[in-house]
Amino acid sequence: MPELPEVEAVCRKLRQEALGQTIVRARILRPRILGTQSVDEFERGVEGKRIEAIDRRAKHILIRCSNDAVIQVHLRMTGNLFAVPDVRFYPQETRAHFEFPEHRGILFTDPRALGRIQLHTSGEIKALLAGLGPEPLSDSFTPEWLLAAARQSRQPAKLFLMDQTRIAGLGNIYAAEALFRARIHPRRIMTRLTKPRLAGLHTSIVAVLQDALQSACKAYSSPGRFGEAEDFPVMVYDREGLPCKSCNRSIRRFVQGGRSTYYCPGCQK
DNA sequence: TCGATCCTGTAG
DNA sequence: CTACAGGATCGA
Repeated sequence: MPELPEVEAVCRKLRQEALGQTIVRARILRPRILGTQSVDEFERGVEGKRIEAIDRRAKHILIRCSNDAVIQVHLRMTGNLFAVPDVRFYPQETRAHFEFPEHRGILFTDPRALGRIQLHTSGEIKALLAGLGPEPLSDSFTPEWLLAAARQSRQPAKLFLMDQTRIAGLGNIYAAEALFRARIHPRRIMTRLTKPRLAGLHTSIVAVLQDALQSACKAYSSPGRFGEAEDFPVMVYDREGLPCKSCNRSIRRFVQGGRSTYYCPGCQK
């Protein structure tokens, strides 16, 4: 699921249910999600901690606990993190769970198990995330900043947008959608974009993420289904061969940095 | 800058 | 069966 808007929605939901709770037990069901950290150490390190804050940085979820313990969660492609009334009943794709009193708690589910959970101190987290670019929905992301960054990058626009050290939190879908709104071809080299085009790109990035955040939050709070930004108006992503909603030309797909890129040959030159 | 890799599920 | 998946990292 996760790009910035979905991860942000997960965090907001989680805050309502988990803030102030004490983790009485933690269980890692798939050791690999910890990377090199040991299951015993992780579980012992988390047990008894109280959840004091839940932050997001790029696509990382940071569960800040008492005693300077921070649980860092990355959902990667198919991960999800959510509160449940009873952690004893969990679906088979569950990779970890955190139990509060009365059996309430949090599940980490991830069918592909590509997601990661790590336990760190706040200082370690700071160092680990130091290389990330600015948050695109924060004040630090300005048109001037984008201009400066673009002038020193020969990356194609799509790869630039997905580069977490440039801008934090965009992924394959919203990078493509932002470029469509800005009418920029995904292969365009950043240094070759004019100042007004970059101003437009800045606006498009913010608009796409805000729209997506809206629908992600809506999808998340609505009873029943959980997760997808279903009412987000996708213009190009996964629409190869379908007519552009704006100019009617056929949407194209090609591979860029090992990922599918979709664009409209009519709207994006 | 490409390709392989980590995993599992689903669509064709 | 193969291709591909909203991510990130590693080595050639």
